[in-house]
Amino acid sequence: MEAEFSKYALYMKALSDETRVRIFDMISGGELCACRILEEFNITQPTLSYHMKILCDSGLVNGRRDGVWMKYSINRDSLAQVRKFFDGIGERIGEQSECCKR
Amino acid sequence: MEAEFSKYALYMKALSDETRVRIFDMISGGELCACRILEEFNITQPTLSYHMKILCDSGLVNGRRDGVWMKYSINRDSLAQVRKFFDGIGERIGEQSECCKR
DNA sequence: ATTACACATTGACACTTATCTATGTCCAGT
DNA sequence: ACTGGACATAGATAAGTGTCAATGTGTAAT
Repeated sequence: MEAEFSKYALYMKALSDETRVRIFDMISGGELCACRILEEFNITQPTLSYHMKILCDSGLVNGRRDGVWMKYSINRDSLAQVRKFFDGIGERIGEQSECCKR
Repeated sequence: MEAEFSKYALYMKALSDETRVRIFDMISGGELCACRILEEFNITQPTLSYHMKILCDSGLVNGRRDGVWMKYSINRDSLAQVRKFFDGIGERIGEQSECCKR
């Protein structure tokens, strides 16, 4: 149960930018290519490339070449880790009795 | 169901630093005062104060004065929002058939 | 081979962040 | 009123971030 806080911090840092949160949410609907994502934002192609690199480097997002295109999707394992972290927090505070709050 | 991505980004930014992730995890075990938190880290008191401000401003953490001390605890509502966000992501990718992955 | 397209990399930039030391503020005892 | 302790604020600084224009790279078609 050794918690890997630096990894969690890296995941959170990847999602600490609104553009990247939106991208993450977008691709949760299914694999998307960069050009498709780019249409949704008022940013240049290099800026998108920069954001996708951060998301992929964190491990939260998978990228694969498909011919000329790059297709991106959510990494299930990393997502599971993030959810587990927050679930753990939730369970611990759930154990504390509400009545003691003031 | 209007998604508030900027709020999520703010939450994630608050947890984008390893020190703050650790603090967040610490106080999930129950309300703690700043001096108690400070003992766990090799940082100065002003630096901790800075981190606590970021956590509180984000909404993820509650702070209250208790005499001379500041007591910190997890904000249940904000945590619930974060968990809901990731749950939503998880549900959406869960709908996609695994067999189509390659 | 040449071209066209999709994406990555580079260099520059303004802005933000994490950290410290020094100092200020506020509360609780004495 | 004075003092000590707990926390906040200010100022400085080195490092990191998000953005762009310009350029590079790799793939698929002609």
